[in-house]
Order: sequence, then C-alpha cells, then structure tokens
Amino acid sequence: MRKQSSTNTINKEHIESNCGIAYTNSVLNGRWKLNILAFLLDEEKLRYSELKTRLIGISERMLIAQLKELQADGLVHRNSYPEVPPRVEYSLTPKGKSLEKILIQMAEWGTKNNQN
Amino acid sequence: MRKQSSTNTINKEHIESNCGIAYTNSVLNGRWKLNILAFLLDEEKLRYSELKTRLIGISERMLIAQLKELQADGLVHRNSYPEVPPRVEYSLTPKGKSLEKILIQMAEWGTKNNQN
DNA sequence: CTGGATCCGACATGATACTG
DNA sequence: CAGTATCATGTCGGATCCAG
Repeated sequence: MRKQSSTNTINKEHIESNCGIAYTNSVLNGRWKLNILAFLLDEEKLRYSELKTRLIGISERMLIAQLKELQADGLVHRNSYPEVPPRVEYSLTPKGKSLEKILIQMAEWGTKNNQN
Repeated sequence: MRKQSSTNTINKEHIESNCGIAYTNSVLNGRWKLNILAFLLDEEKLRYSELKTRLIGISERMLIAQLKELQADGLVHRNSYPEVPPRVEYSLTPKGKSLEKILIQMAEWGTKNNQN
C-alpha cells in the first residue's frame, strides 16, 4: 500500500481501472474543495484572508489543507509576493478552470433541487 | 442560508451559485456515491449483489449506508420483490437521473485528466 | 498576514460474524 | 440474497498556540 503523497485518503491505485468518475471524485472530494473552486472561478484570484472570509465556518487549518491538496492535484495556483506583510493570492490553473462547466452545472442542479 | 453583506461587494449570482454547490456537494459527498450513481445510470437497475460486485472494495456496511442516504435524498429508488430468496433492485429516480449530464462530464474530465 | 504544529473528539469507513 | 450488529481503526476537522 503506497503511502499517499499529499492528496487525500482515497487510494488511486484501483481507481483507474474503474472509470473517470472515481478520479474526479478523489480530486473534488472534501467538504470545502468545491466551494473553494467555485469562488476562485468566480473571482479569478483571491487572497488567503479573502477566501477565509467567504468560506464561512472553515478553520485556518482546513483552508490551508484543502488549498494544499488542490495545489497538489494541479487545480489551484499559489502566488506569494515577497512583501511585508505577506500577500498570497490563489487562482485556478488551466486544469482547474476546465472544471468550469461541471461546477456551473452542479450549482444549477443544487439551486434547483434544494427545496427547504 | 443566504447571508447578505448589505450592498454588493459580492454579487448575487455568486452567492446562489455557492449555495447550490454546497447542496450538491452535501448530496454527492461520500466516497462511493458518485460511483453508485454512475453504475445505476449506466445499467438502469442493479441488484444489491451486483452493486457490491462492481464497487470493488466497498464493505456491505458502507454500501447499505450509502444506498440509504441516496434514498433519503431522493436520488435512488429501492424496489424489493417478495420472493425467496430475496431480490432487491436499485434504480435512479428522476431526480437522480437529472444528474446525468454532470456525471457524464465528471467521467470525461476524470478520464482526460487522470494521467497514470 | 499567512501560515505551521499539536492535541483531541467526532465521524467515516472497514472486517467480520450473524440473521430472516 | 440482502441485509444487521458489533467491534476496530483511521481520517477529518476544530481549537489553540506559535512563527516569519
């Protein structure tokens, strides 16, 4: 059992044998990832603190963790500026942007089917 | 659930889109749900044992649990026949089928981006 | 401001034996 | 065949303190 490099708990060994859905799931699975991607898709780039403000309820620990996983999976780009105080901006990579259609459809589906 | 900053630093589309995504995420969240839905989408209806065979590595406990949640969310229909031995077939509800486009796109994206 | 490190409880998931 | 019950394990995710 190969130790996970950095992504998440789902082992990617016997995933490829099944179908693309499993890989997509392994990349997007997580309580906050879809929301993070949606915000970045909407606003191009966001600072760490801006993300934290928008993701109501997330802890710093989780925000950092999810961002790292998204970076490891090549969906999110991290750009830090050598300033004081530090400034870090996150944005979508092309791979991340290629999820746009899926994200939009998920948003539409959720809005339509969430009857509370 | 929509909270509003009085004016419009954040546009409405944005907020709705994220609420929708949050609901979609909450419904699809889980290690196996997407795969279960994908198999049911593909094969119309499947028996419990057929699902178990296809979902390599899932435990009975998890399969039942995920199926129950999918039923509770109205995505999957359970049809049991009064026979001996018992026969139970699972299929997608219309709500479940309405995820078809999303599932197909996730499968395509996963196949295209899973470079192993 | 942007994180890193650690502790800990809650919960997701798995293994296995058992039942109608 | 289609589940349940029980026990065991690991991961998630929050709180808190610390650092450049």
